[in-house]
Parts: sequence; structure tokens; C-alpha cells
Amino acid sequence: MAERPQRVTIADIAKHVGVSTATVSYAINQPSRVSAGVVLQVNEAIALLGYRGNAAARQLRVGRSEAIALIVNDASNPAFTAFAAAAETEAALTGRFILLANSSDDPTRELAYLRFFESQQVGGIVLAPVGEVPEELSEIANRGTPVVSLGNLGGASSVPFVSGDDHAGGVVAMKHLIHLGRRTPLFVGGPLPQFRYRHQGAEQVAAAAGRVLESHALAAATVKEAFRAISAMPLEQLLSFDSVFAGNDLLAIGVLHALHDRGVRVPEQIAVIGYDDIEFAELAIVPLTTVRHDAAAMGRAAIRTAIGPKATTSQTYPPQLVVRRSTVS
Amino acid sequence: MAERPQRVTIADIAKHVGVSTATVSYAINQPSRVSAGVVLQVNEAIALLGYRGNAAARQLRVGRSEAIALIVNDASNPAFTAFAAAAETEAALTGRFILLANSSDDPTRELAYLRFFESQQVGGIVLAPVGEVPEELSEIANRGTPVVSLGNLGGASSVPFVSGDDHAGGVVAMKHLIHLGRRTPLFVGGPLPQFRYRHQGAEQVAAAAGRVLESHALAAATVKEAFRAISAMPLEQLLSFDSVFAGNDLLAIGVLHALHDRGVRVPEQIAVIGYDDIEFAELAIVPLTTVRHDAAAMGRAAIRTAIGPKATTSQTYPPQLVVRRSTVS
DNA sequence: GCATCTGCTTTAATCGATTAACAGAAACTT
DNA sequence: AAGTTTCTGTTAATCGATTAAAGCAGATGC
Repeated sequence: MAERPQRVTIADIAKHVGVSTATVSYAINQPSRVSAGVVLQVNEAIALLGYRGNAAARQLRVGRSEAIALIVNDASNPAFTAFAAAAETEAALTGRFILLANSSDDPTRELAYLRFFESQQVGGIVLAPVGEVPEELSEIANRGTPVVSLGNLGGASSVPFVSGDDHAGGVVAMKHLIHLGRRTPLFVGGPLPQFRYRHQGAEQVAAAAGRVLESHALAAATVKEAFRAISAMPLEQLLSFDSVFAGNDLLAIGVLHALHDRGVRVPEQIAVIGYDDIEFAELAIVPLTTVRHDAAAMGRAAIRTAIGPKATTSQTYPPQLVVRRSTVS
Repeated sequence: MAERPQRVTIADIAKHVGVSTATVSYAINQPSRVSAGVVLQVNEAIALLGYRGNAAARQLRVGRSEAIALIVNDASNPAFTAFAAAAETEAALTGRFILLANSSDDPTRELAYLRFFESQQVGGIVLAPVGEVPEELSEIANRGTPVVSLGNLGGASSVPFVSGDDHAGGVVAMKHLIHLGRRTPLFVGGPLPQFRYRHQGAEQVAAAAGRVLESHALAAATVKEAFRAISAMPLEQLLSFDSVFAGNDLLAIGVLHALHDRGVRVPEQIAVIGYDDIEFAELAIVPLTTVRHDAAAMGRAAIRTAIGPKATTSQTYPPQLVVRRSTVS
């Protein structure tokens, strides 16, 4: 509990060693430029005095920080976990740090974080947008901060993205249901931008097979909302569907529980397929069939894009079907 | 896609309006000190030119940023979700931002983030430590950055903490099992610091009731590890236990699945109780009995502590038992 | 009429680190 | 031996914003 309200600066180190601040700075950042002896003394002094540097001062001079911002619309969705972990690892490789921010599906908050991070002069911004890609993001890019959108969501089109191929994913999911002989599918998730392409892909396949894909809108993409939606549906209407394609696994889990509570057998009466392959998909009451992307590869790619000076190339990753008991008994 | 590599500074605004930079700064930060007309013009110019400020410059001068760092050891654990959401809301109230960082249970990474955030001069640091509270954290506190430990974990003792009352939680959990007539409990989670007090509380109650609480160590606190542990246990040994207290809900879910796969009935043959009451506890194959704390209150308290200039008061929150079917059929 | 006060604005120092430009000494060329 | 490199170190400008102190009108007081 020592009293040391004053922060240790580079000047303290310089005084302690008996050289100029410039030399200390060189010793820290370009050790080869100064004599070995001085480097040693500087390092000793740093350890002794507890010097930690002042990132603000450094940034002001250099113009960028070693941080990369990752703004997500819903940090509680486990689908981000694998992505974020890979991003973290990739960032650590080059000595960078990931700053995760949660916009909680609030566009206002998203904007606030975007502005905050731009003024912080982070080295790059990865945004999983609440809705469409906001204009602000492409403006930030124009002003010099590398940005990437996580997911291909429409909106500001000049922003590069890293995304799973959602359209193809929707195709794969619906083909699976059709192959299983299902004829009356329901899409749960409604017109939310995050699900747009998944829905379109599925719809296209359904139409090609002469089926109609009904769509049920949700107020929010949460387990609870999906549960409520299915629970509130008249049984007769519910049983007019023989399969459900949920916009993501959280919704699918909500659907599974609602069906379970109402005594509807899965997959016999209704088959259920989700999207993302989160950890809990496999652990659901009925193990969940789902579609996955290589989240680790996407995480790495997003960071690499957000680091490169002029990032303009978008990348798309193919879907992979993961069959479990919720569609095949 | 306009070409504007140059960032807009306060000087650009000043020139545009025809005043000094000082006036612009006052107009932004203390509008009452400047004439209304100028404030108006400044705001117009800001909007027109797209001024976003330079947080580094501001920080260098002011000494602190409006960001609060939240470093967690495992961002994929849903137990953090409610906590983080409340923290976010509380921070937003005072115009602050939460920067979430994930140490991924790596002490090296934890240290790197601590140093990074200190050099960033964030307004406060909330740390959910990998193991015990590191010395570095209390040194950071001594150097002037407010810090809080999330969880009471031993280690650097001078650091204030916000924590559930884990000892009491362990007591509540074990009392529940004993009331149900269980005689041979197993603790899953081993000697990990995060579970220390939960285990101690449970052990104490078991001893008082004349029972022995066996403990099974895990290499990591993950669903998979718990699953493996139970799956690898000889059936005879496994069935010598009539109940399992898992260090947290993730472990409990792993246990539930392993038991399910081996055909052990829950709760008839083995009752299972977890800790944290994560969203998926209720949604597990057998809805999970668990112990919860008021995570939202803890999130708010942590932020308030991390904001106050001299935070030294620790706060503990009482546990609450949530009974579901994994202990009572 | 002269001093004082008020309101608005500017001047200039400052935060802590980086780095171009420079300088002195030692080492190397030819 | 004179010129050229190389090696170390210093000086001083700079990044962009904040803010104490000072300046300067115009209003008010007596």
C-alpha cells in the first residue's frame, strides 16, 4: 500500500540512468540503436521504478494503438465465442490486444462505441452490426481506420466483410429437410437482417421443390422469444408444420423447449434445424442439427483484414451441415 | 469513398469558425463559458467537417479515459453474461464505456492485458482473475488506477472485491443435498481457486452431517472436461456417489450428459447441483438445480467501485437456491 | 469620470513519448 | 594523414487537446 500517486515517466528513467529521454525511448523501442550497457541499465531502472509507459502519449505521437476493437451486437450469443477466441489468438501473435464491446442490439450504443473507438485511434475495428452496416463505419474507414464487418448484412456497401456464406447455408439446411421428405417448413426468425440470406437461400430451395417456406417474425433473436412464439401458436397451426428452420441455434433451442413442453415429438412430428453450431447445440434436450462455418478461420481473417493498411477484400466461408437427432432419429 | 486521409482536429474547427482552439475546446466541454453563437457555429462545423476528437490527446492531458476495463478469465462462460450486461448499463449511465478483454485462463495474457490497460490509463479495471488475485493488480491500484476483483479469490489481499458469497453458496447447496437424504456426495471441480470457497462451504456442511465430501479435480473448468471425468470413471465408483455438486453450471451440464450417456438416472440414482444459474441451466437435458447470485447487482457494484476515486470496500452477495428437476423429480 | 466588474476570447504552457536532425568520438579506408 | 563510416547519444520539434492566466470590451457603480 505504498504511497506513489505520481506515475513513473520516461523522464524518471532517464534521470535515474543519467541519459536523455530520447536514449531511453530508443533503448525501449530500438535497442540496437543504443549501446548494450545502456539498454541493460534502462531495463533495470524500468523494473526498479515500475515504469509502465503512457499509451496515450505514444498514440498521440504515433497515431495508432495496438488495440483492435471488436464490437458485437450480442456478446451473450455463444456463436461469438469461437470467433472471438480465434481473433484473440491471432491478435496476440502480433502483440496486439482485442477490445470487446457489446452493443446489446442497441444501434445507439453501437454508434457510441464506433465513435469512441475511432477517437481512441484503435488499429482496426471489427463490427458485428445490430442491423445493416451503418454508414458511420464506412466513414470511419474513409478517415483511415481499417474496418471489417462481421457478416454480410447489406448497408454501407464499401465496407469489406468476413462472413459465412449464409445463402449457401440456408440452401444446405433446406435441402436437408427436403431430402428427409419434409413438406411444410417454417422459418423462425423473421426478417431480421442477420437472417436475411439464410432465409433467402432456404426459400429458394423450397420454391424449387414446390414448397412454401412460411416465416415467423420475432421481436428479438433470443431463446425466450422463440420459446414464446412457438408456445403461443395454436396447436393446430403449429402441427401444420413438419419442420422448423431457426435463424440460429439459440432460437432453435427455444423452439425445441417449446415443442418439448407441448408434447410435440422431435423429429417425428417436427424436425428442427438451427444455425451456428454453438456448444450447447449438441447438449440440447434433443441434440440439434445445425449448420456451421469455420469460426476460427473467420476470426483469424477478420483480424488480418483489420490490421492490413488497406483492407478491401471481403471473404466468405462455406457452410457445413452437422446432422444430429433433431432431424434424424 | 472520399479521399480524406487527414484527421479533422480541433484546429480545423477553429479555423473554420474563425476563433482560437481554446474557444472550440470550451465550446465543446464548457458551453456555458462561451457565447451561444459560437457554440452553435462550432457544433455546425463539427458536424460538417466530421470532427471526432482525439482521445489520446485528451487523455494525455487529463490523465484518465472514460473507459472501464473488464478482464475475464473465460468470456465463453455464460455466467459472465448477466454480469457484463449490467456493468455495461451502469457504465453507460455516466457516459462510460466497457472494454471487455478475455484472458482465456492464461495468466500471461491476463498480465499483458493488465499492463496494457494501465498504460491506456483507463478509468478503472475490473478483473475476474485466472487464479488468485495477482500482485500486479494491487500495484496498479497503488499507482492510482481504481481496481476491483470480481470474485473473492485470495492473493493480493488489499484489492477490493465484488463477489457472491461462495462459502454460503456451498453451504446452501450441500444442505439441499443432505435434506434430500443424500449421503455420498461428490464435488466436481477440484482445487481450482474459483471454486475454493464453494467447496469449503459444502465440505463443512457435509462434515457437520457426518458425511465425507469427495472431490474430483479437473484440468480445466469446461463442459468437456467434466464430461470426460465422469465418463472415464469406473461405473462402480461412479455409483458409489448418490449426488454431485459441480463447481459451476458448465461442469454440471457436462456431468449431466455423461450420466445420461451412461444410462444413470438423474436425480433418482444421482442428484446433480450446479452453480451460477446460467441461461442454459434451465434448458439442460434435465433442468438443473443450481445456486445463483444477483449478477446484475454485482455488475452495477463492480462498476461503481471501479469508478469511485478510492475504492476499498468489498461487497459480498448472498446466494439463492434454485431448485429444478436434477435434484427433485 | 474613473474604477470595478462581467462576459467572452486568446495566449501559451502542458501532458509523455517519438523521432528527424545533428554532433562528437572511434574505427575504417586508401 | 585526411576523408569517410559507424556508433552513441543529445537537442528540440511534434502529436491534439485542456486550462490557468491574461486581455479586452462593454456594462455598471458611485
